[in-house]
Amino acid sequence: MKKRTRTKKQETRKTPPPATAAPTPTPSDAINCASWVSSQEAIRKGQDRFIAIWGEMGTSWGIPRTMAEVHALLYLAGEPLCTDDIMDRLHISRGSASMSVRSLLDWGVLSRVHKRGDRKEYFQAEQDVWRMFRTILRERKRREIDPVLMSLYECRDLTGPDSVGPEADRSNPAVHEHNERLDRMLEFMELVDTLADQFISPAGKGLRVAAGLLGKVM
Amino acid sequence: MKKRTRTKKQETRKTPPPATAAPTPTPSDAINCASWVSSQEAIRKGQDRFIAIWGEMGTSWGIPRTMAEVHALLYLAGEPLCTDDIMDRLHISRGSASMSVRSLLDWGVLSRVHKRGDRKEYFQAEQDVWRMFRTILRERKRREIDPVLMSLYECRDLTGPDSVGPEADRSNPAVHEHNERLDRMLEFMELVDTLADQFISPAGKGLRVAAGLLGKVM
DNA sequence: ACTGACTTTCAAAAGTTTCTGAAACTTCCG
DNA sequence: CGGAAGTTTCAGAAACTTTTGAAAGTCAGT
Repeated sequence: MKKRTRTKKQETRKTPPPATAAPTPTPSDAINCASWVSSQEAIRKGQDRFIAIWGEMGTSWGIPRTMAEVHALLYLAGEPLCTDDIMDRLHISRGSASMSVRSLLDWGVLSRVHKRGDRKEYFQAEQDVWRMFRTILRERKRREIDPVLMSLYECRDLTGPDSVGPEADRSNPAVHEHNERLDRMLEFMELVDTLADQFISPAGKGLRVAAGLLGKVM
Repeated sequence: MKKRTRTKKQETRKTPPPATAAPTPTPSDAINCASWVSSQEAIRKGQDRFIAIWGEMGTSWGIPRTMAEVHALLYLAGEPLCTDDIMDRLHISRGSASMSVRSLLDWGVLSRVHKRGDRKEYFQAEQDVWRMFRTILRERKRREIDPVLMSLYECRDLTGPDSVGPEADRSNPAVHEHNERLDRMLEFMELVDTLADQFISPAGKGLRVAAGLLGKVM
């Protein structure tokens, strides 16, 4: 569930910082100039590292690496970036950038931004970490937990009274045990589902619950 | 994150129920015999369905399909099965069965069982659903959350006072903002980490917490 | 220390996912 | 309308993961 040996040169950047919120230098004195430059380099390194970590984490949770990397980049950038910025910074193709951005929009963690006098589309990542994870959880539940629950109900019906007769569960121990096992699993999954709803619910309910839990312990 | 068009014949079984806890028939009367047979068929179908669902769910959470299928089979079987049982039932090779079983043992959701007078090894799945998911969560945390946390700390250091000078965070807004973003993420991940510990903790603490949460709402 | 029953390993094959580059498509503006 | 600027799509390529089958390894009993 891990491993990867990227042959791409992820470290050998060739372009100077392209779009990452160049803060007005304000070099009050000449001495600070050098330290300012090295700070920018440090930020760049920090960003690269974070992007790599995020991509790695994505893959281990079933998210395409590049998609996660794009997300990390936009989160760190803070400001909206366009497709070309993303391509240049991450060294990926236009198609790849486009697809990743589209997926992230579908997940709801990115928003489109238009700048006046510029026909390009810009993309901005959700900056509120809590809201971001709520969104992710909501999507994951919708796409992966809910369908499983539906399937499990169908599965349960296959050995339910309607399929196998109303007596079977009582008279055939194997049927009974099978149904028991399904029910135990179903019960758990339903609880997870309900819990997820709690965390998803807007207006910080999940937040408060979690904080409360944390408080009780520490 | 979905899709798959298995070309394997997942439905066309050729062998009769090999090892799935054949319950003593006890055909009190001849009339029940037919319904007993059809019940067995229903169980078989139900198992196949569940196994398929579980495999699908596994892949979407980054677990190899076959590994999840083996797990599902053993959970449903209830009793210990040997490698050959698994191979026959799932139509997979010996190597594949062996590797899946080993992984599941590593995850801690399976235990080895020896039957006297039989040199084969048998494998039994955890039957307590709560304990099973606690084990899974513990492993996932160990393998995927904790390393990410460590990496994030390192990442944070790249733009910390030691790397970029004690003044930078104050004097360079870009550095400050970058560190803020990292800290917000780190704070969230730490909370998740602590929460996970709660659910992992033995003796049903996670259980009670979850049940409590659920109770408050329903 | 040999045998037979069983398990693990491993290199190659099969299968799946992700990325790329280029073509097709949209949209806006003169 | 024509075309420049930008975005999406898609077939093929590359990368990665999983499965297989067979060989190598292990081990209890003799």
